[in-house]
Amino acid sequence: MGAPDKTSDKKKRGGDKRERILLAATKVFAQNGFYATRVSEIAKAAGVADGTIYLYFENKDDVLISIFQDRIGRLLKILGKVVEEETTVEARVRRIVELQLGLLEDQRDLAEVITVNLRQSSRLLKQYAAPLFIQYLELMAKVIADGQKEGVLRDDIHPKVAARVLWGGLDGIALTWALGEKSEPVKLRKAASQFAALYLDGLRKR
Amino acid sequence: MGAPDKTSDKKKRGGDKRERILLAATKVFAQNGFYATRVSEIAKAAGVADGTIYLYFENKDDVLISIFQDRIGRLLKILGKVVEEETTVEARVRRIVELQLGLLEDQRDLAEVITVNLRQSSRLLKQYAAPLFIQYLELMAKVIADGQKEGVLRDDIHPKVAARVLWGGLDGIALTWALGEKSEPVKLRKAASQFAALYLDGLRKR
Amino acid sequence: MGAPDKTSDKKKRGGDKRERILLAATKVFAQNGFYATRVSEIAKAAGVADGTIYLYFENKDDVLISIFQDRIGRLLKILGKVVEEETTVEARVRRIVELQLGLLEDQRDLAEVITVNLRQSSRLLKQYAAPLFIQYLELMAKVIADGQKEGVLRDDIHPKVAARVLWGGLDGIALTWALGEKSEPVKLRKAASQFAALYLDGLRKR
Amino acid sequence: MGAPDKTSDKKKRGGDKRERILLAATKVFAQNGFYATRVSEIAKAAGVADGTIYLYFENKDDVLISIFQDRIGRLLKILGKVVEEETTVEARVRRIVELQLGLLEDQRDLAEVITVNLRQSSRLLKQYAAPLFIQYLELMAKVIADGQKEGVLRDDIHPKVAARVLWGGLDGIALTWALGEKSEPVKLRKAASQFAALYLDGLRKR
DNA sequence: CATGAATGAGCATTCATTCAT
DNA sequence: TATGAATGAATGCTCATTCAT
Repeated sequence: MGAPDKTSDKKKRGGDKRERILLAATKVFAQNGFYATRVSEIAKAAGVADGTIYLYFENKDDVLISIFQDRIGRLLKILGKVVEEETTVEARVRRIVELQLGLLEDQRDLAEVITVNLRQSSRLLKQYAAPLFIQYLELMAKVIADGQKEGVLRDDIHPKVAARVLWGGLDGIALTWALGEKSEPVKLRKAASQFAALYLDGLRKR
Repeated sequence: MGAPDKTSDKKKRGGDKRERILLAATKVFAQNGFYATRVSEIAKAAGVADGTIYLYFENKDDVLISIFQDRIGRLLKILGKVVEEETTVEARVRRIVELQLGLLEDQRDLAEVITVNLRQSSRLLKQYAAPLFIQYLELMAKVIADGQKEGVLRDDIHPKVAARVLWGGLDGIALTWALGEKSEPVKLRKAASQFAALYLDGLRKR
Repeated sequence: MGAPDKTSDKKKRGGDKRERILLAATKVFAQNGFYATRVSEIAKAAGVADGTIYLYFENKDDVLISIFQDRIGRLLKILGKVVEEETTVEARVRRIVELQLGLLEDQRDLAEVITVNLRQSSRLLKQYAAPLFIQYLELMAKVIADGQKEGVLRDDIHPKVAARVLWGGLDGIALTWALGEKSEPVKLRKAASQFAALYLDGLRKR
Repeated sequence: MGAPDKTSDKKKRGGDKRERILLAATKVFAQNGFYATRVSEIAKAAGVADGTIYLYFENKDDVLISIFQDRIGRLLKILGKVVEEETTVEARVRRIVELQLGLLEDQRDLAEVITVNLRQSSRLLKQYAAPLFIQYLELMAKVIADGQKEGVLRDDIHPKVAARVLWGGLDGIALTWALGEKSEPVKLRKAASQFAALYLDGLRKR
């Protein structure tokens, strides 16, 4: 409102509203799932009219896709930086794990949308998520491959397999956490460091 | 599988039809996803009338749940046996990994239904899959905990975390495989053994 | 009607229901116009559920098209027979005029649907009505051309123009009648014979 | 057209814009039909904002009505003059026919709007077009009645019927022309004179 | 047991209209 | 006057489920 929203390009007020809709959608998707969520519910949660959704998104699918692309896109950028900043494989992996689970810690909704909801539409998953997912896997695979070249990591494990396991482990932890009771909120951080230890020791050359 | 399926007595012809419907549903769910699949499509694929589905299942949800419960139930039994049969943690983990990915290898449809479709209904996932999922995790956690007690596995990693990582890693490999091109069919087995190595070495006490 | 309706093929009960829907639709279309009519109104008028409409017709457009095709198709057949039966141009034209307005006389609804509603969708008109309309015009043009060959009708008027005028005159009379008050119900027949006289005398060779 | 449009004083820039909107609307209505045309399309074609339409017209219906009233109102005035100017029935009819089809010749859009679009809303047709239509019919009927009084035209045909046939014939010719391919553009004039001949000879006393 | 015609609740999406700027 | 972002009522169509046969 008062703040000069400089996302302006073609969004001025829109940037505001678009974001509001994405946040609201993340919330209700996490609560009810993608298919069980009505567009009118998103609108209500975002405090806009039903029709307004369609000023910012093609359709309901597009809302889910956008959440994913926005968030994962952001994650990919951050992960890219982390990889640049850190100099050892070990540090990279540790920070990747911490970062990814850390990002979720205060966004259980987002965790659920990404681990669960996105798979609610095979089509969406294959069409929109897959490319980003592949980018992610390639980034991870490169980290591993670099570690192997440096002689730090064993090379009898294919970088791609290692990458999938990295993602799978994180996804597994995130999923149980997202689905679990709110009772164990702190454990996520601990699980992260344990996973990093397991993963790194499993990959380390000896 | 090899075991004599003793389901015949209380299902007469019904068992036949029920199974036909489950197989057909697995196929179309894998192809189009749970929500995008019409009950009439399942019926057509199974060669029965729409209404017949409702003689064997409560509703569409129940079909998905049944697939999951039947298949995962079967998996749990087998895993339980494996755990009994094998005597070392290492052998147990290796066989679990091989078994789980091996089961999928000739059932890509089932792999997709389990890795992807099941998450299509948050409600279903939470209500029906979670209990079995927890059973699975507890079984795995016990294997790990036993290994820790025996002094073979490090004990700075919580068995539950290790269990989630086991499942997550397998799910990650299965997902990429299920979504991937049919081009790399053989790799699954290789990925399995590499994952087992990584996982065990990561957990091993040293 | 009384005749054994051998449309049964795949319509058994359907033929019944399909016809009921068409009759109901003709009624409500005439009353409110095509666009202002809700599918649910057609359903209610036909005494079926909304969804049932879609068992017999592709969509709302298809209902309008079907009315037109059914009725005009029927008209074309009858007109074809009349042309065969009668031997003089004069008799043919007279019977065509009488027949066409006569058919409408007890179906004011149908008259309105054909003269007014059909033009409510340019697309429908051009795509579906045009072909039948052209058939009609060709049949009429042939009647005129034959009359010219026989030397009965003047040949300085192109048969196609004469055909259009025949249709236009009838449509004009039907339209004013359909839109008019119910006060002048009998006049239609009189108008028909006057039109036939005007038309024939206008075309007659002298 | 050629006449200096003296509407300027009370419409300043407005008259300009109002006219631009009417022209644009005629164009898009002819192309897509009244119902299939979005207000935003009219606005775009007219080069104004959506909201601007509502500064000059009550609503979308009003735009269609205005086109009709403006154009037909203009036609009625011209026809009125023609009737005054000419002294014989024959000349009057010939000029009416020529004028009406002539006006359309260079305004195929208008032809389609009048012959087709106007019927798209039964309500509009009955409420707004009918009065003007009746005016038209009465003017024509008077021409015919006068001819009958003068003893030039046969009096066994009711003037109203003759008027409807006149309008119907012209509408029939205009419709086929409006819907037809652009291939036969010149024929309209020829069709007009043939129709006039047919019509007059059909009505002439002998 | 099996069928499949019929049902009708339910929802994404559109688009005429408004109104703050 | 002019704008166009925002509104939200309105509706065609789908499809899980039922039930008479």
